[in-house]
Amino acid sequence: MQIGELAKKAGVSVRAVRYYEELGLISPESHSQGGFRLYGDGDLKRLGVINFLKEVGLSLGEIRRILSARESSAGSRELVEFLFGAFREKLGLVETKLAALGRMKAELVQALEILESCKDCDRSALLDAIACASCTKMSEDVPATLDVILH
Amino acid sequence: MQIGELAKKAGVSVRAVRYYEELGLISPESHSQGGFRLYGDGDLKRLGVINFLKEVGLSLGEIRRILSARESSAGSRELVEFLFGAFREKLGLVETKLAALGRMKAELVQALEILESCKDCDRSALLDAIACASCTKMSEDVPATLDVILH
DNA sequence: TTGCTCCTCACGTCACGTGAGGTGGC
DNA sequence: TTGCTCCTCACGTCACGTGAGGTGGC
Repeated sequence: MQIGELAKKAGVSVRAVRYYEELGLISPESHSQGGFRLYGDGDLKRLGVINFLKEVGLSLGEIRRILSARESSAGSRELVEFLFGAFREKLGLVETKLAALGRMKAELVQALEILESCKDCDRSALLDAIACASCTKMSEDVPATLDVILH
Repeated sequence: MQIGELAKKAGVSVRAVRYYEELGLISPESHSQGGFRLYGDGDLKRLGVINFLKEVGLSLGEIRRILSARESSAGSRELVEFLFGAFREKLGLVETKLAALGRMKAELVQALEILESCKDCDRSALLDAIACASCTKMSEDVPATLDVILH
């Protein structure tokens, strides 16, 4: 298949595929006589791996090292060790991120409630920021964010 | 306080603070006669807001628009509307991200289990990638990622 | 005077996006 | 022949990082 089809199936841009080739992450199986890049299903899988590792938080440089490690003569023992370390580290990051996103969700929900109450405020104008500050519905635990933005 | 103290308290780099100033997100309360930037507690709060909105996923350009909206003559009604829209959209993104991270965590945990079993493999060498493919502990639901990386 | 912090350029980085100008392939 | 896809430069973007070379302030 040509680069467009590959990119579409993998959910990345054509430019991204060519960029990955520049960095040595992937390369076409062959070329048409006109110079078009031609790929196979293995390349599609490889792009899937790249996407996954990117989501995990690895840089393209790290990904290249992982992908080339299995092709080099470097023992797969070290590869397993490396992946184990990398994955465990990223698991920690994911868990931290999950907690942070959970807090952020709570903050957003609370912020939305406050904004909702601002909308219903008696004063239909609600033009003066200070007016909002005196909204009766405004509780003490207003997220600092809204506090700073609105006042 | 000087820029270094501000940056440290806000958990960002000195360069970032100066960059935010370039973009019009923040500016020092005053300057020393030697040209040093001097900040107050309000600026620290403002940096906190910038950090929060960045985490929410807003670009620095969007953040500037939000922060300048409250200073311009634009009605706070529109500001509230804008924030409401922005926050609701980001809430959706956060929920999507939470789900994705949850799946990623599961994948990572599974990948780590498989790697662990690879470590314990009889063959202490484990050099040949194909050897790993024949590990008895390797189940069918091996994440495609490891499958591609290891084989 | 010695250190530490600050200052302003200004180029580098990462992961691409976005044309410009031209050609392949059905 | 017309469109669509592809090609290679090569500069732009975003959010800073990282020196270079110099000065403020306790």
